[in-house]
Amino acid sequence: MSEQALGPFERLVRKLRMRWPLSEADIAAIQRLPLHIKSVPNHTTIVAEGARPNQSFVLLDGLVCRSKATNAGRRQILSFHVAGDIPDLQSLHLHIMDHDVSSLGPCSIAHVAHIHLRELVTEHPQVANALWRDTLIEAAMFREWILNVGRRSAEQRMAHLFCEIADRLDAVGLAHGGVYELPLTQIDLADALGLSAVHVNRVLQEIRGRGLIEFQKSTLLVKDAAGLRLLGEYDPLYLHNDPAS
Amino acid sequence: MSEQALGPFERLVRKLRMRWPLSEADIAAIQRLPLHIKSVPNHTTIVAEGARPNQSFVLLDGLVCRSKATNAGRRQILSFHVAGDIPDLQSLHLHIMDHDVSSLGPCSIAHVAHIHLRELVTEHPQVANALWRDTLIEAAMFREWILNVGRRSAEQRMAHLFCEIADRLDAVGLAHGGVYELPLTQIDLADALGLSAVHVNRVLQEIRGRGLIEFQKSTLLVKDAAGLRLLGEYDPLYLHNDPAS
DNA sequence: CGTCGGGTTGAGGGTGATCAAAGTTTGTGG
DNA sequence: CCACAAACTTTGATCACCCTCAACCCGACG
Repeated sequence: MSEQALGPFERLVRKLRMRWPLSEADIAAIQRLPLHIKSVPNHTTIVAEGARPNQSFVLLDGLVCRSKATNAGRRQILSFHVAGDIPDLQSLHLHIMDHDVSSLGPCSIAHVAHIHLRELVTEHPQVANALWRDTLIEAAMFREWILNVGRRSAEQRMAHLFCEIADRLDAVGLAHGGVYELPLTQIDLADALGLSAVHVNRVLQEIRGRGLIEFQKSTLLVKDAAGLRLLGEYDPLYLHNDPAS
Repeated sequence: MSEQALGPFERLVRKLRMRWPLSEADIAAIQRLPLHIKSVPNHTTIVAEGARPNQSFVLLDGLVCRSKATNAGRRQILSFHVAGDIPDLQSLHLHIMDHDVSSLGPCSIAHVAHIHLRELVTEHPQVANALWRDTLIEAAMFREWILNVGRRSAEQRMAHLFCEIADRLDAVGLAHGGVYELPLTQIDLADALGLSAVHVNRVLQEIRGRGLIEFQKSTLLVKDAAGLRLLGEYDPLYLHNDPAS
C-alpha cells in the first residue's frame, strides 16, 4: 500500500479533509496519534456488543462490518467500512457497545486510545467538527439502509447495495475499472439485505443474467452501472460526498 | 405546558444535560438563542428532501417523524421525535436534506438560524460535544431500526417500536401511567415498520387480543409492559440513556 | 347529508423463507 | 501435495408471512 509510506493514517486524513477543512496543525496532530497496529484474521469479532472499550481503531486495510442479531440469532449487518474509517469511533462517547464490529477477510487495524482521541478533539475543534460531520453522514447511510430493507424488493436492495459499495470504493480509490475486491459470502450479503442466503443466490443469478454484474470469488464486476443504478433507484445524495453540499 | 414558563428550550436543555455535563454559561447561551416560534398543523412537511435550509428547529411540542420514499412512492418512516429534539440538526453540517421531516399531529416548533447555532458550538465546545453525542445516539437508534425491519417478524417489530416509544416518552415525562398520547394512524405505523396498513391492523388486533396493549384514537395504553418487551426482544441499551454508560 | 380519511374484514396471490440434498470451493493437517 | 473436512454455493420443493385488491364500516367535519 502506497499510503503506508505516507503514514498509516493517510487514508483517514484524506477522508476527514473531505469532510471539513483542516489546518496543517490539525493534520499533524492526527498523524502524531500514538497507535498500535494489529492484524486481524478473517471473520473475527474486533469489538463485541456489551464491551466497554477504552480505545477505538482506524481501519488501515481490509473490510469490516457492524452487525446486531436477534435473540434467535438472526444476524443483520448494519454497515460496511473500508480503509480510512473508524468503525467504532462512537465508543469514544457511548461507552458501552450496542453492536458487534467484525472483519470480513483479513484486516489491518490501528488501535488508538480514547485518551489520545479526547485530547485531539479538545485541542483541535476542527477535527471534532470533521468527525461529527462523519457521524452525521454515517447516520444518513443508516437511514438509506432502513429504506432499503423496509421498502424495496430483494432485487432492488441488492442493486442498491452494490451501487453504494461501488461508489464508496471508487471514492477512496479502491476500484479498478468496475472491478471491486469484496470478500463477502452470499450469507454476508443476505445478512446485509435482510434476506435468506438461498434467496440471495437466486437474485444474484437473476441480475447477473440481465448482464448487470458478475459476483464470484470475492470479486464484484459492475458490467452495467447505469442499469444497476436504475434498478436500485440509487441516488448518492445521501452520501454527502461533496464537501460543499 | 409548564416548560414554557421556564423558557421554550427547557426540554432541550434537560435532554442535553443528560447527554453531556454543561456549565451554567453553556445553558445560558442555549437559552439566549434567537428563535422564531411557529405552529405547524397536522401532517405537514416541515423540511423536504432536497431543501437547503439555513436554519434548524427545536420541537417544542407535538410529534414529528423523518421519512424517505422510493420512486414508487412507498414511504418509510425513519424516526420519531418528541419535544426537546432537533430533528433537522444535521442540516447544520449536511447542507442538503436527504429526507423529509413532517408533523404527526399539530406541533409547535422554534426555528433557530444556523448562524447562531454555529456560533453556539464554536463558543461552547461542551454544547458541541452534547450535540455530537446526541447524533451518535440517534445513529444507534437507526441501527436498531434496521435490525427491526430487517430481521424481526411483524409482531416483534410492532412490540419493539411500542417499547421504544414508551421508554422515550417516559424519559421526557410525557407518560401518565402506561398511557401515551400518540397521534399515529395505522398507515403511519405501517410506514414505520415496513409493513402494509392492512397487516398492521391485523397484528394490532393480535397483540391487543393477548392483552399487551390497547391502541385507539391516538392513545397507546401499555397493559403488559413486561410481555411487550419479551415479545419485541426489547433491550433499551441502544438508547444510551444513562449518561455514564 | 355527503364526503373523506381512516379502520376493518375477506379472499387470493406472490415474494421470499424454510427444508433438504447435492455440488463445489476453500482450507487444513497429514 | 494429497486427503479430508468444513464452508459456501446451487438447486428443487414446499410453505408461510405478508401484500394487494376490494368492499364495507365508522366517525369527523364541512
